[in-house]
This record gives sequence, structure tokens and C-alpha cells, in this order.
Amino acid sequence: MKKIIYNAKNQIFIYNSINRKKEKFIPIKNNYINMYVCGPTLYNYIHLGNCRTFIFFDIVYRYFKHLNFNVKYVRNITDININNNNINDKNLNFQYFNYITIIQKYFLNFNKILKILNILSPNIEPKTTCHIIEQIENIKKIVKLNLAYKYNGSIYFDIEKYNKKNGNYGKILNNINIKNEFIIKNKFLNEKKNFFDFVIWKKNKNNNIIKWNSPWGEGIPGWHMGCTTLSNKFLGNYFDIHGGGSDLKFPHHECEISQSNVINNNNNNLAKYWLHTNMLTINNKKMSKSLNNFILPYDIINGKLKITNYKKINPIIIRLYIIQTHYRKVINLSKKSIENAKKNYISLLNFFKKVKKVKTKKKSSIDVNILCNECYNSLNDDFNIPLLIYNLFKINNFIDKCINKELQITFKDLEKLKKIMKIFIIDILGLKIIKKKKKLFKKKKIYFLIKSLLKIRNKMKKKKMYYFSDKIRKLLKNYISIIDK
RNA sequence: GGCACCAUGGCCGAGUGGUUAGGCAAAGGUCUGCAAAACCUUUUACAGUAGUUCAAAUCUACUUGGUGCCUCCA
Repeated sequence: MKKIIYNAKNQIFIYNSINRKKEKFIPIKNNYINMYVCGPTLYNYIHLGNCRTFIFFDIVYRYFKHLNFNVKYVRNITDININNNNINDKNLNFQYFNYITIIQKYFLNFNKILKILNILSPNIEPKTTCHIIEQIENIKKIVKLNLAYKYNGSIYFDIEKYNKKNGNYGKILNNINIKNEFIIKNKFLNEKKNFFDFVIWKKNKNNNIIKWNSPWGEGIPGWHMGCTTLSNKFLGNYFDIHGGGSDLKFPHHECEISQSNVINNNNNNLAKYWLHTNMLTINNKKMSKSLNNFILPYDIINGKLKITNYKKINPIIIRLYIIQTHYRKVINLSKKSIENAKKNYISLLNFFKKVKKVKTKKKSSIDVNILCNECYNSLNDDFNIPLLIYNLFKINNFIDKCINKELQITFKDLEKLKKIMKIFIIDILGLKIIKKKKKLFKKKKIYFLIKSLLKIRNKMKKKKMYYFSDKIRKLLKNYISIIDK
């Protein structure tokens, strides 16, 4: 028998990347949750793989809020780029105006995509460029402790010194041996002392206009410094959850941890629980900007892709498609699986329509509380959304059987199930109901045309002229679907 | 080379020790003028080998095949 959970809040288990184990989730401060997720770097449109992380943590955020935790959710915006080659835009020359235009373009796109995927805004969305002073202060601390060195005008974090001084770079999240022969064989140590030493202050090159003054000359802070500084500033030097894609584990998160431990003079490793979402692959290859095999959400929505047979896909279906797979498992994009999500979506939301057909009885055939608790149990077990969806289908199935009078349910229990389905499908999974194609009807002329055609069709049907009535239905197929009662 | 992960029917995809999602495709049914939609029924699969157990798709070990990270990445 599975345990019945009366207080879901105290029974959450999370897979912690630091220990590679599922651990009971106990917030640092009772009833408060501080959560940080690495946001986008604005050098291109966000692709479907990027969206996965944001959708997953959106559900984590929604679930915590549903459980009445006080959640502070911070997701940064990296609006600065160390390597300008990353910016993939033909019109770009590194003039100030163009640079800012491009950052703005991708920023707007990012917000738009997140909105149509029904992702809630975090509490704070700090931009890297707005916190340069704090970053310089943090770099000063590292330099002062003699754990950094200057090379070619840039400042590097000295891993060897750090590790000698009780540090553990490479081992916290990744188990990477920084003296591994394979790496030494394949990489060249032409710039830094140690191959893994990472830049914390990058010297201004080619008279780039994006730069700030610092004790080490003009330049920009290193990428990892942004996240350490922003999380520290808004959530303190030790907070509950730090999240991001699994490809950020190394080196990004490892660097963040080292910096934070030095700056704060502790061994807290920045966050208590580290969560990493797995990759989205296409043809079994990781989707990424550098491999140029990425898929943009807009192209799916607008039906521009072969993988969806050039059919337009509702963004909420994309959302469901992504959460159907557990966050720690790879998703391989395929035609069938998107179609699958579409069907699942329809049948999940159909619940709210067909539930009206149920005729309640004096007794229920099943203990409804178990069905409800199983939903909470699924999410409590390391945010097992696929298992949750499975349990939602169980409820859906039960209702089908009540309609067919195979099983029965009381009024009270039915209300309970309606409530739980609403909480999980709409509030937590964020699968809000699609508005029907009303836009077409707004155009009055089309509306009246369709209406009069329907009138004609009904008359023909009455006269049993089915050949013509079916023709009309076929003609109108692209605009409306006609279902005879 | 190191570390991490994955393998489920014709296909896509859940399944976290016993009851075996869901969808596509196929067949039959309720309904129906035919359809559509909805619902019901049918088809039992877990890479291989060994082990633990009364019981393994699920736990353990090894083998095979694949993926990710070790360079910017969600």
C-alpha cells in the first residue's frame, strides 16, 4: 500500500545533483523557498531545448506556490557576451547601437515565447549589465585573497591555489579530475596556468564599446561571475534551490560554487539543492545553437516544420509535450510524440466537459482520496510530472466508467476530483484551455456566410439530401467542424 | 580516458517490487443515413546474461548498443 499523504508539503523528495541522490526537501528557513535558475544568454532566439528548463522550473515554482510556500524565484538575464562570435546575426558589426538592438531583439523574443508557453514570470529577473559594480566588488575579494592572477590583461581564477586552500573545484557536481590525461593530451595550455582556470574579468578587446572601468582596466566580468553575484545579492549566500540545464553543470555551476565559497568564505556550495534538467535531442543529437540543429518554438506554432507535417501546433501542446518526459531524462524530438501530446491534451481537457455528464450516486466505488493523494505523491517524488499525468488519466478513466455506469461516485467526491483536476491540469501544469477559433468569427462577413451555409445544410438534411449536406460540411471543414447531435 | 545517463509491443511514449498508462495503426461494438466525435472491447512488450527475492520491466553485477558533459551552451 502506498502511503497516504495528508501533508504533501513535508513529503517532498528531490534528486540533488551534489550527492546524486534523492533527498528529503527541507527548506533552509521554514516555509520559505529561495530558488535561482540560470536564465538565457541573449545572443540568439531561444530554442525548444532552452524552453524545457524554463517550463520545468515554472512547474516547480507553481507547485511550491500551490503548497503555500513563500517562494522567491530569481532568473537572471545574461545580456552581455564575452565571446561576441557567439552572436549569430548577419547585420552585426560591433557598434554600440547594433549590439544593444540585438540584445533587445532577443530579449523581446524570449519574453514573448515564455508568455505563449504559459510560463509565469519569476519574482526577480535581474540583468547582468545592471549589476557590474557588485560583480567588480566580488572579483576584488577573490583577488585580495590571492586566488586569482592576471594574464594578458584579464583576471583568472586560480584553481590550483583554491584547491590547495580546502577548495574542491571539479568534484562538487561533476567528479571531473582536472589532472585527467585525456584533457591534458587534447587541450593546449597556451594561455592560462591551468586549463580549467576560468576568467573572472575579461579585458576589453578590439575597442569594444561594451565595457566598464575596473581596478584591472576596462573590460567585462566573466560569465560565471554574473550568476554568483546575482544569486548572492537577491537570495543570500546560501539558498534552497539552484537550477539550470545539465550542460551548465560544467563548467558554469562548478565555477559559480567556487567563486561563492571564496567570496563568502564558507563551504556552503551556494545552494542546498541543485537541480539539472536534461537535454532535448533531435535525431539523437543535442539541440544547440552551436550545432545549428535547433528548433524554434515559433516555427512549430506556425506550422513551418516537417516534423509536425507543417501543421500548426498550439503552444500549450508544446508545453505538454515537453513535460511528458521526466526532467532528468533526454527527450528525443519526434513526429509521433508531438502528435501524442496533442491527443493527450485533448483528452485531459475533455475531462472538464464530460464530467458534467456524470450522474452522482449515494456511494463511490473507489476511495477518491487515494486518487488525489497519488497526484501529490507523484510531484513529491522528484517532480515526477509524467507519473502525475498518468494519475490524472486514472481519474479521467474513473470518470469515464462513472458515465458508463460501470462505477459510481458521490456528489462530494465528484466535486473533489473536479477540484483536484483543476489544480493540477490548469494551475500547476499550466495547461490552460485554448480559446476556440473565435477570431475568424469576428470577421462579420465570414461569420454570416458560414451561418447561412449552415442553415441551408440543415434544411437539406431534413429533406434527406445528404449528398449536398455532406458537401457543405467538407467545404467548411477548414473553418469549423460540424458535429451532428 | 574520466564522469553521468538511456534501452519498453508494428510505431510513439508512461510505468520508482505483485494489479501492467495513454496514444497512433489494425479489428469489432454502442450511436448513426454515412461519417465525425465520444466511449467500450481485442492484440501483452520490456536489449542480453547472471544474481537477489515467494515475486523483477522495476533492485544488483556484467555484456552489448546509444546519448550527454569534460570548449560557448538550457
